[in-house]
Amino acid sequence: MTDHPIANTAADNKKPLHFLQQIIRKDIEQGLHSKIITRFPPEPNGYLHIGHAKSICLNFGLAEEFGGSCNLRFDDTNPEKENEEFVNSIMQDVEWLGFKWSGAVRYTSDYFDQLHQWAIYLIEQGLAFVCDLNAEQMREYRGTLVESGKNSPFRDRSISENLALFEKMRLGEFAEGACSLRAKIDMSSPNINLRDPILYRIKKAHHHQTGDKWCIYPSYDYAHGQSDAIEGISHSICTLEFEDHKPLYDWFIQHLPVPAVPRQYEFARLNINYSVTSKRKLKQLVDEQHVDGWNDPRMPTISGMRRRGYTPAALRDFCERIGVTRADGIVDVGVLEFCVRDDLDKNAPRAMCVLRPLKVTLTNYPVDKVETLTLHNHPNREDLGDRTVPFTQTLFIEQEDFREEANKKYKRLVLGKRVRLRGAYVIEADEVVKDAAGNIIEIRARIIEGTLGKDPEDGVKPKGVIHWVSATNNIDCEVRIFERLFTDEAPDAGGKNFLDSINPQNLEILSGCKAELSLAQAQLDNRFQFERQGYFCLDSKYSSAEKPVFNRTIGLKDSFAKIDDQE
RNA sequence: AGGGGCGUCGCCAAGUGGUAAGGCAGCGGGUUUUGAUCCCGCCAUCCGUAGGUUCGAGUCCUUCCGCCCCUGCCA
Repeated sequence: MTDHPIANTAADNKKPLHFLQQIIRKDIEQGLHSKIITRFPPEPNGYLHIGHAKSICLNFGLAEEFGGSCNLRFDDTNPEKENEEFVNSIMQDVEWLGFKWSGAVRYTSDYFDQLHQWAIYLIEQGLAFVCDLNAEQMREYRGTLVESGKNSPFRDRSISENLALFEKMRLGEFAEGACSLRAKIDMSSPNINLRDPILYRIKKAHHHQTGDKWCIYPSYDYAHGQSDAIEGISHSICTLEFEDHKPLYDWFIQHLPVPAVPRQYEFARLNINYSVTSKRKLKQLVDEQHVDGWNDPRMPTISGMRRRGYTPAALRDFCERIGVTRADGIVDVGVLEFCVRDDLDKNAPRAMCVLRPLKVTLTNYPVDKVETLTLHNHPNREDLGDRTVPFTQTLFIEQEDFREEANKKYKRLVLGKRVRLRGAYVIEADEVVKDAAGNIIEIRARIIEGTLGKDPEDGVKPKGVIHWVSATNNIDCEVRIFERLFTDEAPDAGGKNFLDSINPQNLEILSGCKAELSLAQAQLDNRFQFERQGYFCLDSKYSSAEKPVFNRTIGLKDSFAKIDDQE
């Protein structure tokens, strides 16, 4: 946290300030706030996803930049949809992203007493009434987008009658849906949110925080602004769809004796192509078992990305790069992938693992010899140290790294040609062994003497470098390759059913993969680059000491794939 | 009797009347014991459209077009 009140993170980076940073800077310069307070206010009715990450980075990031603080507040006004599991996962996700909320975790339900008192105050002011219209009738009275609504026949009940009725509501004397408490604003307003909105409804539901204390619960509109005011929130940041709610937000603040005047600002929510970011759809993917739970590595949830191996730093960088505006858009998932690769390339130690093994026998290498080679863990970070890798007569290389014949673009092992084994010798392929069906099952090759750390003395340099693993000293493992969950760039656009574009090949499970010995020490939170393959981490659900399971977080950028396609 | 927003390169995005930043993607080249990384270069005479104001407009005014949100006792 900076000790200077004015943003300097952004200024120091010479990054232009987005509109919220500009608003806050101005507010501070004009002395409107000595300290800003923001809040991240999720409803605990599902797991957080990449879109929430944007909101988290924004709210916590703004607080950090301007020397303020940010609260975590669960907007728990609808007990029917919420539970403690979601509360816990959300706290874990926020912490994992690297943010620390100010003080204790808050709940809108912490303010139910105060909210209730203010509701009584509104009734006393003649600004709220108990309405007996049922849901269907209320819809009729509300009017439409182009037609004015009309007053409820219960709108003119006396203050004392309203007070008595509201108390009966609270005491549980009415059935759910029998009546509700409404604000008395304007049934002819062009803004439907102002057409006598509901403040309290009856829900005889057990609440995960307040138990059975209440059977009436405040609506989002009635609770949100007042909760902001109670917490002294200076800038209440939400997404664009709440813009029409702002006049109502302000109406409550204006008519209630609140301790502070928070201001609401809206920004465009995040959309990413080849993905869906709606809680309803993510829940459907889980419920219908298209994926293996909320934290499935293919899910755009924070817990899914964590399990897949994405890093908090990469996610924060992503949120920084996409910017904050009021313009709707769809960010290319490639930007996210770039951020993940960028962070992992800089920080992940390297290792070797052969996904689809092809046996290579070195005919001029002793059968029982085990040479211990030392390899750097990172090509340009000495601080990551070295490791040893055993080199033996029989090895595994990648099936796709050998061809009997190939054009000059192919830089791997070709029959009669040379290739460099990463960190080891240059070898030359002499012979191909095939099974009865004609499949290549073994390569017989030779090491070129004196090529450990040196080029061949005869001047015939190999065109490429491939990874390898000893066939006798390795660990067997499973590797999971994830592809895009959807084949359609916009799975839920228009009238499309997003389930129709689920990628049938979104998961490939490879068994019998051979990893270098050092990987036996891998821990759950370690991330590796398997050279020439991509970035990997152990799967928190399926991996065990007996049977390691690696998730491919993301592949390396592959410009050869394009060239190869053209051939 | 509708209201509220938004439109700058394929994608994201600066720009706040003085002559179009940056990132991703892409394309060319260099380095490289990862076809990775890294480095260098290229990539909008034009800002949804048509007018207008001005010495000067992406920025101001008007017109039209397109897209998003709002008719839950969800948030």
